[in-house]
Amino acid sequence: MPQEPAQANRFGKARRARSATLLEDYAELIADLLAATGEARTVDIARRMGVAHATAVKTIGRLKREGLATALPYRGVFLTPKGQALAARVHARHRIVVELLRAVGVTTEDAEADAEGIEHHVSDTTLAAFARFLATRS
Amino acid sequence: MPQEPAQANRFGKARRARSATLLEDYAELIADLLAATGEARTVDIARRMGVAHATAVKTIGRLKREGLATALPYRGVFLTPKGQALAARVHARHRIVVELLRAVGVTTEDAEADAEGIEHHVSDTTLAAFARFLATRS
DNA sequence: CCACGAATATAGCCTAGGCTATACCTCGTG
DNA sequence: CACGAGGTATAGCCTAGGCTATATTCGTGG
Repeated sequence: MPQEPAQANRFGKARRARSATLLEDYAELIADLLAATGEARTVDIARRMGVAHATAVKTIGRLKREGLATALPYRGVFLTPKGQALAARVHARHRIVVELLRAVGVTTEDAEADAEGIEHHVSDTTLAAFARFLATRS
Repeated sequence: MPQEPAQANRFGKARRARSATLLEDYAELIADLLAATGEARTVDIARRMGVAHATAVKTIGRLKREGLATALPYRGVFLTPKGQALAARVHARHRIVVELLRAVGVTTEDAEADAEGIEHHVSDTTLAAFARFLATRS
């Protein structure tokens, strides 16, 4: 009965998505702040994420280690090309997930709230299906 | 501009959902094993979750602390009424999420895989919207 | 009936991601 | 132009959730 490995793989995939979640959220938020105000300060990141400054600093450190961001001490945070690409991908995915939720009858408010968690678990193929669904009903 | 607190709240909500994820998955899996074989052994739980035995033991300890499960040493794991209720809720939600994904054109395989991560972030109101959508198109 | 293999549990380590408290820079203003 | 407020960083603690290695218990075949 080789059904157990399949289930284990699904859980493993969900675990991996979970561990990428924070980096994706930070990358998108930093891109957002850079676009809106020209700079991404740790204090703003922390407030928008709803965490303490120190937590934001730590996570930004992880972004740097992963090659997604750069930061000079006391000089704000910036995204590497890799980080920018990630942010763009995440942003596009977020919009599609919100649109899909709205298309099936979820209110805008709930769609925005739930998409924040859902989006990280939407695979490329599922995202493509969402896009097709939205295209055929507009 | 009180838009930042709203965003922080959304991230906080996603964080809370993330921390409940494992307990939900374990509760559902234990209910599944109990229904299928009459017992839930840690070795089976570990294999189906794709983790080491020790990790399963630790998580089962957390389930017990949270009042979701009981276990006598060397005697398998059982769900409390609270744990059973959680498992039932999670199971129902999982089915609806999979059905919705399939309804918008996701393959069964992808739907099952992605639902494993998505379901934990679907709020009650969003789930109700999913159910309504499925009802009106069958 | 006991010994050994399988199942279970414990110990101890690691990273991620929270927190508070404290220290350190920067910059605008008096 | 110095200084204090506020932004930034560090230190150290905690829990969750992984792991491996080791110890313990159970149950069955000789």
